[in-house]
Amino acid sequence: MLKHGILGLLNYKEMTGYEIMETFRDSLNYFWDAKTSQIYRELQGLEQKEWVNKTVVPQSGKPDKNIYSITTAGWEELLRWLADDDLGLRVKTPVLMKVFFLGERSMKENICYFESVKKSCELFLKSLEPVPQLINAYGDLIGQKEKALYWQMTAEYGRRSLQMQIEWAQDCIRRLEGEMKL
Amino acid sequence: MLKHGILGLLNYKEMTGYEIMETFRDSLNYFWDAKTSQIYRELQGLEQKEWVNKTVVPQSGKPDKNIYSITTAGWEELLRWLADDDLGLRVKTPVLMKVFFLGERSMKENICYFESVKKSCELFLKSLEPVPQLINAYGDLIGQKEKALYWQMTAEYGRRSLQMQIEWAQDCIRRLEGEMKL
DNA sequence: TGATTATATTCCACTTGTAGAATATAATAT
DNA sequence: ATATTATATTCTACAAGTGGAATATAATCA
Repeated sequence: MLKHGILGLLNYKEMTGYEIMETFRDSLNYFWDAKTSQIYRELQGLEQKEWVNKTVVPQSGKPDKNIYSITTAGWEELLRWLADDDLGLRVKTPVLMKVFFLGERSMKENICYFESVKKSCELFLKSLEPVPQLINAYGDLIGQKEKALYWQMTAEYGRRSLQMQIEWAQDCIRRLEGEMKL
Repeated sequence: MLKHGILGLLNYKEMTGYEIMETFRDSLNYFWDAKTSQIYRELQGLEQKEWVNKTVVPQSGKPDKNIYSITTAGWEELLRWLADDDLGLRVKTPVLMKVFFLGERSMKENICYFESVKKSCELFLKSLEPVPQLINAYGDLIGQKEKALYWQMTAEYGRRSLQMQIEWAQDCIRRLEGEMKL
């Protein structure tokens, strides 16, 4: 997946590993957390597969800059990936691994846990409020309005997902309080 | 995470690697897909850490059975994990990696993609319908009613998550159709 | 002036996850 | 009678992800 994400970014414009890292940090980070070291490793893999080209730009002081650009084969691979049958729906959900085993603790402690989940999601949700505006502004700035449409969809997923988790955590609290009254 | 999931299962009762694999397949599978080979590898790691004990039971025909049981240190580690600060909210969401880059394709193709997402979620959601009943029945059977409470919460998360994705996919389709009319 | 941040990449050790072959026999289904 | 499934584990090779150290300098902030 990360491989194809990098390919997708390089398809927008040529970039260095550093710029790719910044893009992940600033815009894909909330659904995909990519470590710098892995990005550079994947770039080497992409180069071996000849899905990207590397141009070395000498610099004084800083290390030489490696500018990566997508090749025709890379573009074809990107489209193949977008079209393939795997919808990408399978996720690992660490929060559920915990909840499944919460029976070992007291209901009071667990209510506390769900309160934290709720609070944490609420904060995150609040921080997403300005995002749709920012995406549109950025899409306009680089003249890519039709791409902004899809970026908005990922933000909308984030919003709905957080909203769902808040309601779910509330429902879990309600269930626990219901049990405690018995 | 898998380490602690296995620890959690062994805390219910002692089991072989095979039984752990079955339990994952039959009940944690929809939020955590664990390969058999990894379960056995993790069990070796848990044994080295002395969080579990292994008892070898010779068998004729089949390979010897290794029955694992949790130790006191293992139980303490399980509680430490349940109590630690990481709420487990960070997830990688492959579906969004794709959607972020769908701008390379036609809106018609992408409407198709979202229709598949929707259909696939609807099917999955339908298959979860009998789950709450099954969980309660199983909780009663093994006399662990208070644990079933938490298993229900994970199932409820699944239900809400799928419902959310269905509505989101529908919203994406609506957005695309809106753009196409312009 | 001194400390921090930004730029830019490489390297390493480690853990986790993927994918499937290999082994061997009993029980069940067709 | 034959084929498949269930039981039970080991092993290998590889891909992906974690976490941080190391390097080097320019620019910026206090």
